[in-house]
Amino acid sequence: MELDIKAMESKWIERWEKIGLYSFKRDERNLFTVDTPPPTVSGEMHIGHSFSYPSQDFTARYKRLRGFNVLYPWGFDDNGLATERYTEKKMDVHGYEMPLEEFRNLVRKVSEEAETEMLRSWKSLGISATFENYYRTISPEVMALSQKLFLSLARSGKAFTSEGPTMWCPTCGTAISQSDLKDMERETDFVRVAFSSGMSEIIIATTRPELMGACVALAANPEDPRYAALIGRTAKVPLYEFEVPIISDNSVNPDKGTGIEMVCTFGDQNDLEIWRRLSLQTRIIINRRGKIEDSGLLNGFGIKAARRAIIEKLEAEGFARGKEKKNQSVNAHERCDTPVEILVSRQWFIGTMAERDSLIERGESVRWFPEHMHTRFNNWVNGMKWDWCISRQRFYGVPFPVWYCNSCGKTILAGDDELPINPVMTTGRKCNHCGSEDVVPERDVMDTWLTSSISTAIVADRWNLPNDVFSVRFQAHDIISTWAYTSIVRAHLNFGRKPWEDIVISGLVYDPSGRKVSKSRGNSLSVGSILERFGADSLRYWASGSITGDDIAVREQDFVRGRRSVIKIYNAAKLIAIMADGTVPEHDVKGVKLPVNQWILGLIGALIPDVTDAMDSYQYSKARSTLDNFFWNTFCDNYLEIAKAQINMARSSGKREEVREIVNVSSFAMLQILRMFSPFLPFISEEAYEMIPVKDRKESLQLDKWPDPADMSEYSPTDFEEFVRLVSMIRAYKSSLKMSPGMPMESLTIRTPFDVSGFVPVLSAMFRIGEVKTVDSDSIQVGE
RNA sequence: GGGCCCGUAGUCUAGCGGUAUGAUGCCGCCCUUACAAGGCGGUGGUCACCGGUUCGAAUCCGGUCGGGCCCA
Repeated sequence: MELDIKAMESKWIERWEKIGLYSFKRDERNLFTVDTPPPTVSGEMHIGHSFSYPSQDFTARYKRLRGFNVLYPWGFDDNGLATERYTEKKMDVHGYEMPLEEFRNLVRKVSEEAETEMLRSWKSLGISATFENYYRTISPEVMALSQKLFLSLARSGKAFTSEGPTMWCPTCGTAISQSDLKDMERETDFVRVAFSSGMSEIIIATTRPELMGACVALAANPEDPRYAALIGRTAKVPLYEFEVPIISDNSVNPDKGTGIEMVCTFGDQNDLEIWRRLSLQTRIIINRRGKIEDSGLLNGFGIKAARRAIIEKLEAEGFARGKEKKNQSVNAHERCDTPVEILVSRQWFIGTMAERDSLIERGESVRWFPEHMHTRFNNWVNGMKWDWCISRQRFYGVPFPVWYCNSCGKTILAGDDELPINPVMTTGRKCNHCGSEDVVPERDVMDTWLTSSISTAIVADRWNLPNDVFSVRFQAHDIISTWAYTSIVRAHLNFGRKPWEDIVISGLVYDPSGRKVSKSRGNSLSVGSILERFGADSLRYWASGSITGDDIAVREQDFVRGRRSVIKIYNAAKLIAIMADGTVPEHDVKGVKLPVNQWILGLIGALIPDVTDAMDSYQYSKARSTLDNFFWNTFCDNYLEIAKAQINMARSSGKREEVREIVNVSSFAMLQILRMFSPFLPFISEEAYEMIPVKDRKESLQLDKWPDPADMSEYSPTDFEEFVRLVSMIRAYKSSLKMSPGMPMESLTIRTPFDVSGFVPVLSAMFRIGEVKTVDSDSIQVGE
């Protein structure tokens, strides 16, 4: 009988559906709660998913076998820019060309269809999440909860509006937060420009000459003797002709450029800091669309065009003093790669800067796997420069449940009982401070992380469970500064606790040449084709091969090894079924007599704690390889070979007790192995579980339990190991004679330091040796 | 510029004080009554480099070089 991996896998997905693997029975006792990233609805499953989701599933399935009531929730993040873009592309429309409500409905419909398809993919990987009753971040319930938890922060003053400099993406036309940034290397002109102060010329070097119209000061280091005399005087900005003060500030590096720099509102973070420290003037010349508004030279220019234009102008008018190419890294919006600007606007914030120390403390109270990822979190928090800006000037997202009163100027917060609410759609709202009807709704929507960050609360709410600390969060290391960080912020500010006991950080997937796999690079393997050729278990085998936190390269050889394991398990189960010959043993392994059985039970008893410990500390690679090596090298190569020969002998000589013991122990041992394999290779484990004889078989191995070493505690490692070595040597010896192990041979002489006379019949049956001669010797030798 | 991680056979990987684990690849043999999608055997490594500690270092310490990630 051939093994049809594909058919076998789809059979088990259906059966799991039937036994309720994908549903969750609400029961607060013995809960194990998993916090997992809801995938964004932006197309299909990619290789990165097929790496990270199985890792979570290993723990979910393991904990179920350990007897936990596992809540492994499922959700889709269908609220936000990614889904918006996906819908626009798929339906060939533009959000801004349609009435808002109509577009929102369309997005809702398109994402719903995509979700059905995506669920199928996740199931085909063998993921055992609670797919029944999954949540959607765009649903009214999630929106209401998100608004409710926001309001609670707003009422206590932890969320607030503030008018001031914020990071802004001119392409997306919205404020963004520090978490949305990425670094980008670029080459720019470092231009030298001559300012004048009285009769003297001051040369500054800048990468952003287009901001000269926004210049509010020139700054030099107070220790710098070259400029000491100028401090306190003013300088005239070329072309613009206005005067700015010359000031001193410690942050200016005398070795950079000419040692004196132009402070603009706002060229970069450093400008902002000097501006704050010295309370300088504000002169903003870039608008929200990234166009210059200086009502003069560059009016209407885009930023890049303005830069080129002003350099030409400076050269033409004689203010340029040369330029050089310079590599610099700039902050860009990670969604669109546009360099960010710092503009002044009114935004909603969560006050994270004041909470720095407490956030570090919350981070300390979580167990990080691997530990060094904790350092990354600390680095992030320590490097924080901004409060968390949570408002976005976009149209598809969770609305702020907020209005503003034009009469008294106060902010009006919605009541918890009216949520979810979209203030733009409400009419007749009155100010609850002064009663005025002259109120305007907030049009901004929330940063998607504001909703993602309360994932545990969403899940607790959906399943009507106490909103408690979750057992474990799984995520990749690229979103430590976003998801892990914002989740800790919310757990701290909203609930005064940590979000989870453990956080397990996975790596990213790379192609064989070490580049990050992505659609745009075209180096992504199709998950569908891997499933087609190797099956889900093989893919999971690959996913279990990396160390927690380490990145992994996609290489076909790992799928090859996985498929071999699947087939090996299938064949081992088949042999055990053949040996049992229809009988069903008790699986009570007390008082076993045959040395080979005592030996294997002792080894399995020692194996179980090793695998268990590795599973408990999320060391999947270690757990799986320990088990895998044992299964191939010890169980299949030696135990089954010896047991097979012995059972055949016992049968032909009518030793029924021995036959029964071998059936009993071989199937019992296999059962323990399958239980431990099942978190990794659930499909073939199930299949094999069905094949081997098991008394009181459950409907599914998933309903079974994790092995208990106490069942075989009476057995310890035995000197049978020596005999096993001898078996290996005979196999090698026959191979060296170009004989297969089963090919008959007349005679063989065995030299050993121990007595093997009891095993002579087994050896002669295993290797078809006519006459086995034994000789005492200091070492083991096999030959003529 | 700062922080973190990593450099072990062609490729990937274990070990983390006693000169190396396993996979894969390659070569050879064997169609065997669970498994040729298999078995057995072989090939292949100055454990990045330089110093130090130690009786002894892939393993600990310092430095150099190279790669990756995060943050300036």
